[in-house]
Amino acid sequence: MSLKHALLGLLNYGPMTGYDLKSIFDKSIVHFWSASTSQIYRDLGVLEEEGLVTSRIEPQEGRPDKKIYMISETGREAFVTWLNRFPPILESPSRHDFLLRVFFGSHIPMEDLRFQFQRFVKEAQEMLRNLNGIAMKTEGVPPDLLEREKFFWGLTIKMGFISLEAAIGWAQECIKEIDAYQAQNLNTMADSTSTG
Amino acid sequence: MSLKHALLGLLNYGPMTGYDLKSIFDKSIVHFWSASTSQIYRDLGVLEEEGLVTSRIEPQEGRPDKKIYMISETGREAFVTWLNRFPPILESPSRHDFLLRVFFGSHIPMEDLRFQFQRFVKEAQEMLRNLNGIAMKTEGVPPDLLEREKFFWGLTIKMGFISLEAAIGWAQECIKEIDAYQAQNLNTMADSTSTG
DNA sequence: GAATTCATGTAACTTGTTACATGATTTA
DNA sequence: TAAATCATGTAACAAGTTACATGAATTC
Repeated sequence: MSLKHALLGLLNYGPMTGYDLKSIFDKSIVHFWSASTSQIYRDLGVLEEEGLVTSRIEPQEGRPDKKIYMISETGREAFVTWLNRFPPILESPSRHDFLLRVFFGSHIPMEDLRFQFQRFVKEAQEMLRNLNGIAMKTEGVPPDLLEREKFFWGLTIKMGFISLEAAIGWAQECIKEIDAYQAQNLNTMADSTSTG
Repeated sequence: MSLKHALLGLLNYGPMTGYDLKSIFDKSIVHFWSASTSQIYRDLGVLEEEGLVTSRIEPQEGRPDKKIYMISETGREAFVTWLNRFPPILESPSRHDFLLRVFFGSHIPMEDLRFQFQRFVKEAQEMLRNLNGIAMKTEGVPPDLLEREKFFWGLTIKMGFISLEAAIGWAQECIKEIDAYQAQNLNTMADSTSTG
C-alpha cells in the first residue's frame, strides 16, 4: 500500500508526471522507500482507476505527450487516513540482505567475510558522504510550505545519518571480532600442536 | 531470491519440515528477514522442482504426515554461490514505513506525530528487551558446529542491538526537535500578536 | 474447557523486479 | 559523438500478503 500513498503524498505538492514523481523519489524518498519506473506508472494507473488521482494530457512536440496527474479530494482523504494509521514497528517486515549472509557466514572462509565487512564500511561511508550533499528536490513545493516541509525531511535525513553511523560502527566492530576470533583459533591450534 | 537461499542455508543443519523451518525463522532470521508460512511451503515446492532439495514423507498417526526436506548437492552449491556474491549495499532496496510517514509529517498535527515517536521509542525499547532474551533455536544444529555458528549469529544480534539503540536515540532526538520547533512557533506567534 | 502446538497446504491477490520498446533534445 | 535528459509505457515473472481449510494432541 505504501507506494501508492507515497505517490499521493508527493502529488499534494502539485500536479506532476510519472517522470517527475520518479525523479523526486530518486532524490529523496529512495533513502527509505524504493520504487521502479514501471511500478510508478502502473500504480498511477491504478490510482486513477480508483479515482484517487485524475490526469490530463499535455501535448508536446518532439517528445512524448505529458500525462499530468493531480490528486483528487478522495485521494487526499485516503492519504491522510493512511498517514494517521502508523503501524506497530514490529509489524513492518524487515529485510536485510547483508545480515542474512552474515548469519550463514560459517559457510565461507573467514577472510572472505572480513573482506565483505570492509566493503560494507567503505560503501556505507560513501553513502554517508552523499547524505551530506543531499538536496531534496524542491521545485514542486510551494515556497510558503517549503520551510515547514524541510523540518520533516530533516528528521528522516537525521535517521539516515544515525543508522549509517551505527552500521559502520557495527561492521568495524565485527572486523575486530573476526580478528580476535582468528587470533584465538591460531593460539588454540598452536597449543594443541605443542601439547599433542 | 534470498528466501530460498535462507531455506537452503537452514537445511544445511539437517533435514527438516516446512513447519520446522518456519519456527526456526521466527526465532532467529525473522529479525532481518521475514517470511510467511505459505511462502515457505511454496518456495520449498519450487526448490524441489529445481532439484535443490529432495523430500521424503514420514507417516504419522493423529497428525498430518511429515514432509521432510533435505538439501541436495546442487542445492548446497547454489547456496554457496549465492553466499559468495554479496551485493553492493546500495542495491539492496530499503523500505522503512515509519520514515515514509515522518517524511509526510506536515499533513498531521504535530502532537500526533510526537505521539507516534513516543510509541516508536516504547516499541523499540520493548524489542531491545526481547533481543536480550533471544535464544537461537539450536535443536537442528549439530553440537560440533554450534560454537562456530554462534559466532556469526552473535554478529547479527549485535547489529540488532546497535540499530535499535540508534533508532531509539533518533526518535528521542526527534521529540526534542519537535518540542523546540513548537516552542519557537509559539514565540513567533506571541511576537506577531504583541507587535501586530 | 480454551489455547497452543503440531503439520499440511491452496487460492486469490498485491507488490516488486527485469527486460523490452521508442525516440527527439540537450549537454559534455 | 557519446551520454544524459525527457517521457511514455507493456509484458512476463518473482516475491510477498491475506484469507481460508483441516484436525488431533497437548498444555494451561
